[in-house]
Amino acid sequence: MSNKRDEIIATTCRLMEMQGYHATGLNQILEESGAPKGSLYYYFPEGKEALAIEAIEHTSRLIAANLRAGMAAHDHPADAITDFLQTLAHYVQTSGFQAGGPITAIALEAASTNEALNAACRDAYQDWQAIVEAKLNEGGYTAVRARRLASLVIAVIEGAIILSRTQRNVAPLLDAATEIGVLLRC
Amino acid sequence: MSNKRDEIIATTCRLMEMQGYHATGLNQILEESGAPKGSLYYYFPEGKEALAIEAIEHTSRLIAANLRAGMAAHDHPADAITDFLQTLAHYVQTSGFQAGGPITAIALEAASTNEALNAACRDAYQDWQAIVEAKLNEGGYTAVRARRLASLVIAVIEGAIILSRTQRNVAPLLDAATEIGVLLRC
DNA sequence: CGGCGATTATAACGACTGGTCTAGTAATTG
DNA sequence: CAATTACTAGACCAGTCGTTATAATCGCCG
Repeated sequence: MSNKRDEIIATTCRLMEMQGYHATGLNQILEESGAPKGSLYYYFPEGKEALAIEAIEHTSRLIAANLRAGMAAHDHPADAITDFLQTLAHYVQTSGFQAGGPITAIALEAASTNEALNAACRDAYQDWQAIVEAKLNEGGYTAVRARRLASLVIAVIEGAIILSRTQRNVAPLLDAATEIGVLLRC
Repeated sequence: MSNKRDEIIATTCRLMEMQGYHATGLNQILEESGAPKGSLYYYFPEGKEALAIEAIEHTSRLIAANLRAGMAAHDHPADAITDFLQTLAHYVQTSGFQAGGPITAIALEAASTNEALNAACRDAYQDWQAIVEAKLNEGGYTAVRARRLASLVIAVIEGAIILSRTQRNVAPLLDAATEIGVLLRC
């Protein structure tokens, strides 16, 4: 696996996280990654869409690893999830509200217009949700409620990121952290 | 106020709700609204961005009206918000998972790259949040908690829409409805 | 009916898009 | 060292983008 190829993927992740799929052109990816145009098509002969899918998969693995670590950091799911949200809030703030929700924009852009991208996003969300659900199951919630709560947690993460980035304020993420904690101990 | 102008705005709302700002080209808006190209610039001389801002403002007013009606439909905020989410779930499903979150994609695309669009989205979210917050205040929640919960509710709505549309399944919205109800009665 | 403002129709523009192609250079291997 | 494979660089392409310009047509009103 080459460095240039990784660089292209990483830059694609970053740009599509910030502005989505259609607003990210290949020339911008090339410029910001320093990769030559010939290399882009050498490594990604299927083109832009295939590159985006690789970027989604790459970022999905990173987030899954973060989620697993976050879930393992505390015994009680409430503490784990609250802490995860607080860490995320810090990350979003540190990025100047430019990062957060790595696939959110793509997921919406592609939900009904691009099957391949939609499938990649769907898989990512399902992987992440499964990690949270496993933690809730471990924490003693019934299977039915664990599934429902896991879905809600992912929704809250995505929604709170959108609000924080739009309002350029970390409060929505912190509010979400607090209230999810209340719900999970209810 | 002319019909053609309204038609253009309505089409813009629909297309940008489905796929976002950058994926929506003026030619598609023209084609689907049946408006002549000359008219587009006649009515919106400042161009695409100004049109999008009008669309955001237009849709924000509609959602605000829906939210007010939803909040007024029940005495207890828990019932009002739960019911609102269930109605929304039905709407998203009926659209074949193509609609929902009228400004979500734009909000993310523009969060750090387009100040005017970002401001329009920020105003919309704040208007909606204020409506939910007022209902919570009425319902006897402390001012601090009402504010926090209102933020969470908007986040949950946005997040659950993303998941439902990505997964083409109404469950995330229904799960959110159930668990928000639990939280608000906790 | 004519004048005037509102609206339409359409060609053209420059910039940018994703993608193709090809020759050249770099790296690896026997 | 030569052959082969990996990678680069840049020109080129057709198409699309948002916008401008301008003349023509439409609708309203006195």
